[in-house]
Amino acid sequence: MCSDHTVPRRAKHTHEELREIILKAATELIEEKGLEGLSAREVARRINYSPGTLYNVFKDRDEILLTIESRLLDSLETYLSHLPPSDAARGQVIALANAYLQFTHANPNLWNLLFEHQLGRGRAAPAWYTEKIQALMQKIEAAIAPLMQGRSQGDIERAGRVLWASLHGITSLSTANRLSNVTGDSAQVLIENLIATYLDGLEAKPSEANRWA
Amino acid sequence: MCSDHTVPRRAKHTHEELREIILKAATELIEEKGLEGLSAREVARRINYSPGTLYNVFKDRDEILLTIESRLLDSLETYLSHLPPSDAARGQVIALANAYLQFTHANPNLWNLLFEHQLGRGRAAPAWYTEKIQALMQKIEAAIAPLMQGRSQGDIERAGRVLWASLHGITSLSTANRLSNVTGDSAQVLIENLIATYLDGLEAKPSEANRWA
DNA sequence: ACCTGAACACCGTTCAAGT
DNA sequence: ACCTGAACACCGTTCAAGT
Repeated sequence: MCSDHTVPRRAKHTHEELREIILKAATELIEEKGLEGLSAREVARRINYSPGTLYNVFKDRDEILLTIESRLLDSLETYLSHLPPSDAARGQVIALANAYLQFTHANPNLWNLLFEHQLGRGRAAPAWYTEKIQALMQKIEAAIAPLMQGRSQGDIERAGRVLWASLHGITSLSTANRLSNVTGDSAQVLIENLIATYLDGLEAKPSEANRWA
Repeated sequence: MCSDHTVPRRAKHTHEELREIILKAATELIEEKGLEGLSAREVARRINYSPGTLYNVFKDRDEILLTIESRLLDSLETYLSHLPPSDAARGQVIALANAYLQFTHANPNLWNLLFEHQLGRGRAAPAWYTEKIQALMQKIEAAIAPLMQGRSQGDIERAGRVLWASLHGITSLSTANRLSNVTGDSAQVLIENLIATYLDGLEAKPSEANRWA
């Protein structure tokens, strides 16, 4: 009849420990039920603290979410940095895209967080957020650069951005289960088609921007 | 001192009128503040009815949202059906994509609804939802088909889906203001780059699936 | 110093009671 | 027949009061 949970009984924790315990519980909640399923009160229940305690450690819900997002972007960065190099330039791009797809599918709810979480109106994303995204962009640019020799840096950046956003479109429809409505093809098939065809297009019309030269 | 709003004073309405009044207020709320800003209680306040009244007309919040989404998809369908035909096949695809971008940008919050709104876990999207999406897909397929003569229906469908999902990626990052973090290029430039390059790729390697023939 | 838990201003949804 | 509004089970966040 007592209300014991499997959660460890209330105990003293350092500020740092508490911070990690909160982030862990919040992350698990998102993994289980998505962003909608996250509430400060439920996190507090799971860690056996009162709701108010969360606000001694974090300013608000946004700060908890941004911290989780930051770590998620870091672990994607790490994951993509450990890919075995491929001799074929195209193989490198495909491998990068597939790894990205793998990562997003490994935890769809957590990944969706990045795009579902809207900061309270008026608040802008912190600088490090933009920087981490740009670091990921640069991985794509680096992978396609060998295939775009003789083109301007601007062309390479634009192509990287197009590929990134397109990849995002396919993977986000897929992790949100909105792709199955629309196609029998797996996300992987669509991504490989996108990359192969887009890169074919780049090869077919090299250096369009420099035609006048 | 009296609590008059600009909203019309409480009046009798037919069931149908009430339905439209509710949908109108809910749509406006989403346009103003996004999905997060929508609440049954706020809709009730705006139309001068009690919260309970909404539940005499709609089963729940999801039903209100699905009705709005249905109408939104219909009006996109209508919008895209009234495009002036272009003689150039590529021009047709570009025009379609640009019109899609225009439509989504005309009311970003409403458009985001389609992708932010997650049905309560377990509930599946109704059949008409999938059908409306597929009708839109077929518009893209019809536009690219002339550029893919000699290819299988499967190839055309796949290409249509890839373009649709990629377009979605670019526009959704753009309407959610997540693209400005990442690129100085406008969504339109990225979309035109995507389509031009992808179609170049299709032309460069025609009929890959039929190589054995 | 740290944590609580009541308080405030909100939700979605239901349903007995009023007109 | 239609609508209300109190009720229930929730939110995020704050802060006086307790240990």
